[in-house]
Amino acid sequence: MENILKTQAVAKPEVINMLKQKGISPTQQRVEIAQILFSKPQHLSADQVMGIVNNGEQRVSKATVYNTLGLFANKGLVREVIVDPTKIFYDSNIQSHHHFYNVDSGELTDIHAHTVQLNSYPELPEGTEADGVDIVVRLRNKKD
Amino acid sequence: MENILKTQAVAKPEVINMLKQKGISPTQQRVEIAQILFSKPQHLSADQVMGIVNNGEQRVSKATVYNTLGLFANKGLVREVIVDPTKIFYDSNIQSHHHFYNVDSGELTDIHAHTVQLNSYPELPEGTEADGVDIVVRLRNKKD
DNA sequence: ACAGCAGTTTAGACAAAGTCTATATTAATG
DNA sequence: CATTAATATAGACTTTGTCTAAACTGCTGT
Ligand SMILES: [Mn+2]
Ligand SMILES: [Mn+2]
Ligand SMILES: [Zn+2]
Ligand SMILES: [Zn+2]
Repeated sequence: MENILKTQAVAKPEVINMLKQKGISPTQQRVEIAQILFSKPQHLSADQVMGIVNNGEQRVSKATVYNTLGLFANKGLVREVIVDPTKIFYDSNIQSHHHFYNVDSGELTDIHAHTVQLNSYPELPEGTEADGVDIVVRLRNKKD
Repeated sequence: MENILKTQAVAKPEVINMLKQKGISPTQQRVEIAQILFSKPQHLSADQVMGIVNNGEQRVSKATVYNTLGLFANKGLVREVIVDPTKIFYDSNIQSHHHFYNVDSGELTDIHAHTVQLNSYPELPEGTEADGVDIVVRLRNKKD
């Protein structure tokens, strides 16, 4: 569990509203986690969220962190980003956008949606519908 | 370890050449695994490769399967596809192409490179170079 | 107030993918 | 054939995540 400083949290009533809007009852733990996530656009692993939330006094169990992140992802409050084979990143920005992934550093950064444009679109297999398009530009550090 | 039927393997001398071409010494185990991988364009997990290779008489250890797939990926013989948070898929097709990922079934299928076109390209962060672009269209089964 | 109840949280056991280490085996070299 | 370098192996270990059964929380109706 990484030890990351808790940054400027977002106002409690605001996140409570966000949760209610999505039909999620705003429990202590969910609000805590939402305040961390939505303090800014960012990409956090479950482990990182765990580290931040348990930095202060309030303890939240591992199961609850995973449950909550899963719930938020399901309800569309956060977006799961799959680029690192060892863990999921939860993206607090649900606006359509894409990612750079630096395979050397593990760093994940945003590509604004308008920066990239798909100009043709593949035909979907029978009986399926698109759930989203993920574009990842893998980066390596230039070594010279 | 899944139990998958060993399909038509590719000729041994052919894969031995492929390995040599990339500076890989063609050991028994590596050749076995290469024959499975390159029998056709496909996406296999380490576990699946393990299941196929150990279906017959010849036993190959878990460590060797993982070492070999990692080596092949490093040398550019196969391509790692990261779409499922629980495992890596090894793609025996290294031609530039993209993927559909059915989140309901876990099925991974190809999108031919020409079917999709990026018409603008983001500026890379300082000190980095692009290693590749992965486009994944997530699919769900239409339920109606 | 308070019993009852659904929803939530929790500790800790468990599972799956993958890595690591120390040893054994194999292959190449002189 | 003897020596050495490269590989392969078993199995312990790590990490991320899931599951289960028990405890807790906060309402609801009386
Ligand atoms: Mn993994
Ligand atoms: Mn995982
Ligand atoms: Zn993002
Ligand atoms: Zn493919």
